[in-house]
Amino acid sequence: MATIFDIANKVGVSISTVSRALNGYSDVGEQTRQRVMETARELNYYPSAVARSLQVKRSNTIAFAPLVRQHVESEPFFKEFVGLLALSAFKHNLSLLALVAESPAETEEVYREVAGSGRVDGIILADIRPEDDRISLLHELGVSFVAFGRTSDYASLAYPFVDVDSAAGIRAVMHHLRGQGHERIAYLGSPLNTTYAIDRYRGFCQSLAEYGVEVNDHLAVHALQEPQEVAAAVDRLLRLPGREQPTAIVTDGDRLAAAVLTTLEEHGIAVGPGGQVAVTGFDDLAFAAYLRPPLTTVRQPIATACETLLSLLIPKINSKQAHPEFAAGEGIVQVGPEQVLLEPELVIRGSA
Amino acid sequence: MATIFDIANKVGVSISTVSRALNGYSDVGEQTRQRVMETARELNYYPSAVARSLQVKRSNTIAFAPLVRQHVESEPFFKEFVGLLALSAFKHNLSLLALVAESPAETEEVYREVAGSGRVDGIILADIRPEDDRISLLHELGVSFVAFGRTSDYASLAYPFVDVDSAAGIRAVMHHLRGQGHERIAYLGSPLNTTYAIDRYRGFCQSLAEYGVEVNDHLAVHALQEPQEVAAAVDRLLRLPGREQPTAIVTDGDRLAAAVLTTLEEHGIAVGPGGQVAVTGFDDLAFAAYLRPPLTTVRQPIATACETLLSLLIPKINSKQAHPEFAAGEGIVQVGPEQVLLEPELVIRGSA
DNA sequence: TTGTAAGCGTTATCAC
DNA sequence: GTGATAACGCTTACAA
Repeated sequence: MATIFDIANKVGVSISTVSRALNGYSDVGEQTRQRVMETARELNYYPSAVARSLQVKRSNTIAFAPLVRQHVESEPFFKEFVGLLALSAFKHNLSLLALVAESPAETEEVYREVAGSGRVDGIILADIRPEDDRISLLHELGVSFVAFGRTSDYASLAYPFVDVDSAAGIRAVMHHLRGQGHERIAYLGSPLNTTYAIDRYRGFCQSLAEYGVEVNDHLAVHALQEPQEVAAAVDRLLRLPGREQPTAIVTDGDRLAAAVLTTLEEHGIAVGPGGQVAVTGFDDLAFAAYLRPPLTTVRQPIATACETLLSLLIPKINSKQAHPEFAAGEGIVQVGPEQVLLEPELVIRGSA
Repeated sequence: MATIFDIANKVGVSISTVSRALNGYSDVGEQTRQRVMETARELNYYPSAVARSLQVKRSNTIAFAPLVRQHVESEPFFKEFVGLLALSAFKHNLSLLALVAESPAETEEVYREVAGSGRVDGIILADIRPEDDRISLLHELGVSFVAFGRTSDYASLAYPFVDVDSAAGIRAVMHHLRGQGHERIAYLGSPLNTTYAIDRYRGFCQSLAEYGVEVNDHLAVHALQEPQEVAAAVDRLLRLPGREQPTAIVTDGDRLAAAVLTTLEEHGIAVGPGGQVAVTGFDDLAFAAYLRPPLTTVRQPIATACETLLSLLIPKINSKQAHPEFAAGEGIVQVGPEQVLLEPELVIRGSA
């Protein structure tokens, strides 16, 4: 591989002149610049990315750091997220390091190493929990980072994040349902140990409050995980006295919604605006459009999230301190300095 | 950040001793080693990944190179692939660069640059077409690479690849169908301009030959893309004289199968082993299990593919020493490029 | 067993 | 405008 030395030799100038010519500095003779560029081309020269990194102290690599590997492997949402993030990163000339500890105990050491070795310029912290030690760890380490998601105390903790406004998503669902005349709306949710689960349920409660309806404990069930649990919950709903029975079931995830659909089908209950009960999901996973009936759900703007994360992280890397200016756009709301909420999109299909 | 100089200073030895101690060389005093390790810990030292890279000429980054960005964005299969590849890469301490040209015209330049700048140690070439210039380009550039997929002349072109044995997948489907007593089996396929489409159709023909059945032109249709085209093709099948009508429809992709299912449903035709016609897909995309009936299909072993690709690529990178002339003098054996075929898995669900 | 010194290929800081 | 030369932080001959 050719180096600037080879070019310098051939052209008959010094390496510093070559470097300046190559980097478009103004203080280099037009003649010289021409000859340097030409020779570079002839020699098939490309600057060594690593050597440049060493000098400018930038690795041009960012890390994607989910809580545990298993979440990425099992959640289609995450796999899609990583794929799109890698693509977005390349647009900005960045490589992506998937930063996952084999066990939770190793997490801290892994983060310390990646920060200490200068292997990455910044970190996209994913899979944020209501309480998440990683935030303060990263602060301590002085690494640039942006979180995808937020802790429950995000307002007091001033760290940069991008999150999908799940509460708004559920409110949109509720608005849609109310518009269809539904009054008794049930909520089936996953365990309340993730920020998004909490947030989605919050959206549900907010809507109810807005419509002046009290939360009915029979109509809100949480911590659902296995299909059987979902089936049992739906059964219970169905056994409620007629006038207490919900006409719509809002869920906090597509998988849950799919299980609900299956159970309802087994009971021979027609689903949809025209049927006996409406059902909604959240996420718009790949299968949502293929369910019967096709699922009305809320789509997470993953591509926008990736772009936004990077447009927050990159200035942060470049100016290691100042709050980067951020241009909010369509569906992008800035809730604090470097704290951004993304509007999800209601996707109306056949189930509600 | 602490460097080996800091450690050397504090311990009172030279940097080379520190380096050797840190790298576990045997020729360093036990005492010294202890003190160096201790001090490294105290100073919170982590070796600079970039500095090391410059010296050992290894970036610890590999590229993922699909044909065009659009394929990754639109194909769930690819997004999942990238996500899992990033994870696998990290297991081997590798970062991942998504290498995608904005336009086909730029491809060559982009590859040249990434190879010339030493930014990546190797490339995972994805989205291989029957004829693919990138293979010879990469050969010319002398970059280590492994293809995911193969060209049609893979036997003569000696390059390493990992591919899913699509033909075997379809043969498994056919075997299953024959076992259920199906004799007239139709094939609906996508355009034959991809290696996998060709390969899957080849599997179909092979099976037919094995069972001593001639390919019936009415029962094999290709180049299907839009749902309407699929619907039209199914309609045509359904209008065939009774004894010519297929009892099973094999497709070369889940999306196609989904469209077939939809069309059949509109015609009120029962699908499944007990119904009027059986339908199969290929890929086992996320939605396959959620179709009605759940789709019998062929699952691509994506995680295995990623692992295999890396276990092929990494030795290839390592065997290309920093001083190849020296190694060549030693008479190192040039192993032939590995070519690996992965067996896909038949997933039997309700549709066949 | 340890130290000296020469790179690796850039960019940056000076002089000239 | 241009050229020496010193970093950047590490590995690795070669000496001692």
